[in-house]
Amino acid sequence: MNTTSENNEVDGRTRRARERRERRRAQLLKVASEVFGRRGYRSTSVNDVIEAAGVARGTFYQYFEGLDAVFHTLIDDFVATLIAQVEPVNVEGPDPIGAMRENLTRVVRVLHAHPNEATLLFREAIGADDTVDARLAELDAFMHAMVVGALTRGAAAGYVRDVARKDIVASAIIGTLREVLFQAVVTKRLSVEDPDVMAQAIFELGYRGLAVG
Amino acid sequence: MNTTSENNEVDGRTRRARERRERRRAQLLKVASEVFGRRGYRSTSVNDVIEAAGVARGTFYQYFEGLDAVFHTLIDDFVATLIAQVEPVNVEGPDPIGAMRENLTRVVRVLHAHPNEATLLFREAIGADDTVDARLAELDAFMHAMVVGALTRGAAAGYVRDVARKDIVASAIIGTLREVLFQAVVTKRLSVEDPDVMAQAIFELGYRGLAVG
Amino acid sequence: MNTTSENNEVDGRTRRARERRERRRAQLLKVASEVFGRRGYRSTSVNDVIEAAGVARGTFYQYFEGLDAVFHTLIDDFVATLIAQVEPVNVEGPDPIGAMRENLTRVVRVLHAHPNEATLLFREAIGADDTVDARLAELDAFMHAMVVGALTRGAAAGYVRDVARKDIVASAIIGTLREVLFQAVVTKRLSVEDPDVMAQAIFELGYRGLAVG
Amino acid sequence: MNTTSENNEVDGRTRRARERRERRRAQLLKVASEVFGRRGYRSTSVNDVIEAAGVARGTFYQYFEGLDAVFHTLIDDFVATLIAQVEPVNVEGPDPIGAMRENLTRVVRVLHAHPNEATLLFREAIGADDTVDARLAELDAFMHAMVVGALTRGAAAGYVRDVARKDIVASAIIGTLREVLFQAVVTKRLSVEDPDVMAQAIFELGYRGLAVG
DNA sequence: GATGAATGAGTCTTCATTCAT
DNA sequence: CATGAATGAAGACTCATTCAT
Repeated sequence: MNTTSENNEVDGRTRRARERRERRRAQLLKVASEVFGRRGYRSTSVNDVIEAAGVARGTFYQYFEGLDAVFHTLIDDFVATLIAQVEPVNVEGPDPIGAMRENLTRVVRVLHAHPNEATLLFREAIGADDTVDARLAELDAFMHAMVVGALTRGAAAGYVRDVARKDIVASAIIGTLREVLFQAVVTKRLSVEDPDVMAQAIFELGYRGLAVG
Repeated sequence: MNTTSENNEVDGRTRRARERRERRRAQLLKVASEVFGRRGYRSTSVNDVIEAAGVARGTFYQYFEGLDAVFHTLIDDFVATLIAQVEPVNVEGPDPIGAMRENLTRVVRVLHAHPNEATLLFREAIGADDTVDARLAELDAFMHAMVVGALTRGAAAGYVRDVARKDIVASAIIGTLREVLFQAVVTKRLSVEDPDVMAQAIFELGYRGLAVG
Repeated sequence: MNTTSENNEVDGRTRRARERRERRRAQLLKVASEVFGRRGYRSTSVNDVIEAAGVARGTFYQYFEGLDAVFHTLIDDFVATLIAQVEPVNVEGPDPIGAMRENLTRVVRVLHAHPNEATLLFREAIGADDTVDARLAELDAFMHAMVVGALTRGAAAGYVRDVARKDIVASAIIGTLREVLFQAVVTKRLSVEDPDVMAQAIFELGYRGLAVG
Repeated sequence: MNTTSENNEVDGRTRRARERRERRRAQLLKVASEVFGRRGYRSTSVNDVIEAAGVARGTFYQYFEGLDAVFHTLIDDFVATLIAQVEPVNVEGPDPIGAMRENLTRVVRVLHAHPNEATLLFREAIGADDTVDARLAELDAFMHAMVVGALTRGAAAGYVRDVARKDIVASAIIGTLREVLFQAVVTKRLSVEDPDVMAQAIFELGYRGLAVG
C-alpha cells in the first residue's frame, strides 16, 4: 500500500542517511588519528583535522563535541579492542603459560597494526586530561587485577613462585610490556620483526629471571 | 679606609643583588613545579604561576623566556640529579649486585623526595614538546646503554645469564623500574613505605624470575 | 532540473559568500584608513580599528595578518592608483608641456579625493617600517627616473634647458610637488581650491624660474 | 674664613657635580642620536639607549623623563642650530642673492655634519607625535614666512618676478630644499660631494627655471 | 546536513616607569 | 646619584565554538 511503500521509502532514506553519517564519522576518526599520530594530539587543532578531512568547521561539530571527544573516542575504542584480545587464562587448563603468551601476542599484533593509535595511547594520552587519565587508570586497574589474579592462581596451582609483593610484581610485569611495546611500536628504537621474538624474550626474563643456570 | 669601604659596599650590593636574583629564580622554579604537579604542565598558564608565586607578570619574564623554559629547566635539572645518583658498577668488584641495588635505592629516594618533579618526568614530559622529547630520549638512551653494558659485562663475568636479545631485556628492565616508580611515587596506587622493599621485589623478579624452585 | 537548481543554489551561495568577504575586507580597509588618518598609524592599535569597524577581534585577523598588512595594502593600493594617473608624455607630440600638466592635475585630484590615504603616504609612511620604506623608495625611483627621462628627452627636443645635474634637478622638482601637495592636502596650510591653480604656480616656477622678465 | 672656605668648597662641589651632570646628559643625547639614526626612533627602546650608553635604567630617568623627552630635545636643539645658520637677507644690500646662497650653504653644511640628526628631522620626526609635529610646524611656518617675505621684498626691489601665489611658490621652494637635502644627506641616493654644487643647481632651477635661453 | 564567517575569551609578551637599596 | 629588580598596563594573536544561510 501507499503508506507502506512510503514508510519503506522513509526507512530506506533514514537508513541510508544513518549509514552516511556513520561513514563520515568513521572517516573523521581515521583522519584525526592520522593527524594526531603525525603532529601529536596537543599540537593538533580542529583546523588541522578539518583540513586533512576536507570538511567544513561546522560539519566537524555536527559529529563531535570537540577535539577532546574525538580523542576520547579513539582512546576508548582502542582500549576496548586491546582488552578484547585478552582471553581469560584457565590456570588448570592444559597450557596456561602458552595461553598467556597467546594473549600477549594478540595484543602486540593489534598494536603493530595500529601504530597511530598505539602512539596516542602510549605517548599522547599520558597527562592529557582528567577524562583520559581516568580511562587509562581503569585500563591499568584491569591489567593489574588480571596479573595479580594470575599470580595468585598460578602460585596456588604451583605454576609460579609465590612472590611476597604481588602488587609490585604485577606493576613490574605491566611496565615490562608497556616499555618494550612503546619502544618497539612507537619510538621504533627496538626493532622487533616478529612479535613472537618479543614475547619469548619477555617471558624468558619474567619466568626464568637473569640468574645463571 | 673610604675607598675600601666603598668598594666593599659596592661588592656587598652586587653580591646581595645576585643572591636575591638566585633566590627569586629558585622560588619561581619551586612554585612552578608545584603548580605543574597540581594542574598539569599543559593546563598551566603563566598566569597560574605568577599568581601562585605572588609576582608580577613582567617579573616572570625577567627570569625565564616563557613557561617552556621553566619546564625545560625543571626537567633538565631533575634528570641531571637522577643521573648523578647512579654510580658505575664494577662488575668485578666485591658485590656488583648490591652496588646496582644501591644505585636503584638512591634513585628511588630522590624520586620520593621530589614527587612534583617525578610527576613532571613521568606524566607531563611525555609528548610535551620536541625539546623535552629529545631530552627524555637521551635519558632513555643513557639508561639503555648502561643496562645493556651491565648485561654484557655481567654475562662475561658469569654473574647473569647471557640472554639473546639484550636490547629487549634492557627495555624490559627499564620498563619495570619506570612503571613501579610511577605507580609508587606519582599515582600512589602502590604503597611502598620502604624503597628497599621495592628494590627487593624488583630484583627478585628480575634475577630469579617467576619459575618455581 | 533538480541538479541544476542545486548547482545554481550552491553557486549562488559561493558567489554571495565571496562578495560578502570582499565587502567586509573593503570596509575594514576603509575604516582603518580613517582611523590611521585620525590617530596616526603608529598610535593605532588593532583595538582601535575593530572598535571603529564594529567587528570582533578574530574577524579582523581573518582578513589581515595584522595591522602592518592593512597598512601595506593601503599604501600599495594607493601608490598603484597614483602611478596609474601618470601617462607617458610623448615629447614629440603636439603639447608635451600640457600633457605633463594634465598628469599632475590627475594626481592632485586623486590626492584631494583621498585625504586619508594621502596623509598615510606623506606623513605616516615615512620611516614606518622597512617594507613600506622599500615601497616608497620604489615610488621615488620611479618618479625620479621619469623626471630625469623627461629632462633628457626635453633637452634633446629643445623644449627645456640642458641642466648639468639632472639628478639634483629631478629631486628638486619632485620635492616641489611633494611639499606643495603635502601642505595643500594633508596639513591644509595652503588653501588651494582649484588644482589647476596649483599646477599653474608650480609650472611657472619650474619653467620660468624667479628671474625677472 | 671657615664659613667662606666651606662655602667655596661646597660651591666647587656643586659646580663639579653640575658639570658631571651636564656631561652625562650630553653623552646620553649623543648616544641616543646614534641609536635613533641606526635603528630608527620608533623601533628604539629605552633599553637600546641605556645599553649603548652603558648606563642603568634608573640613571636614564634621572636625566630625561623618557625617550620622548630625549627625542624632543634632539629635535629642538637641531632645529635651533639650523635656524641659527640663517642670517636675515638685506634685500637692499650689495648681494642679496649671494647672501641667500650663503644661508643655504651653511644649512647644508650643518646637515652634512650631523647626518643622524638630519635623519631624525627628515625621516623620524614626521608623524611621530603631536609635540614634535607642532615643533616641525613652527619650523615650517618660520621658513615659509621667511621665503614669502623674501619674495615680497625681492619683488618690491625688482630682484625677482612678482608671482601671484607667493604661498605656493614658497612651499615649492622649501620642498625643493627639503627633498634634495633628504636625498643627499639621509638616503644618499643623490651623491653630492660639494654643497656648493647643490646650491648652484637649486638656484639655477629656482632663478632661471627650465625654459630655454 | 553542510558551510564558513563571526565571535571573544584566553594567553603570551613587551616595555616604560617606579622605587628600595 | 647610580642601580636594576619589580611592576602592570597595553597590545598582539590564536582557536574552540556558534549560528545564519
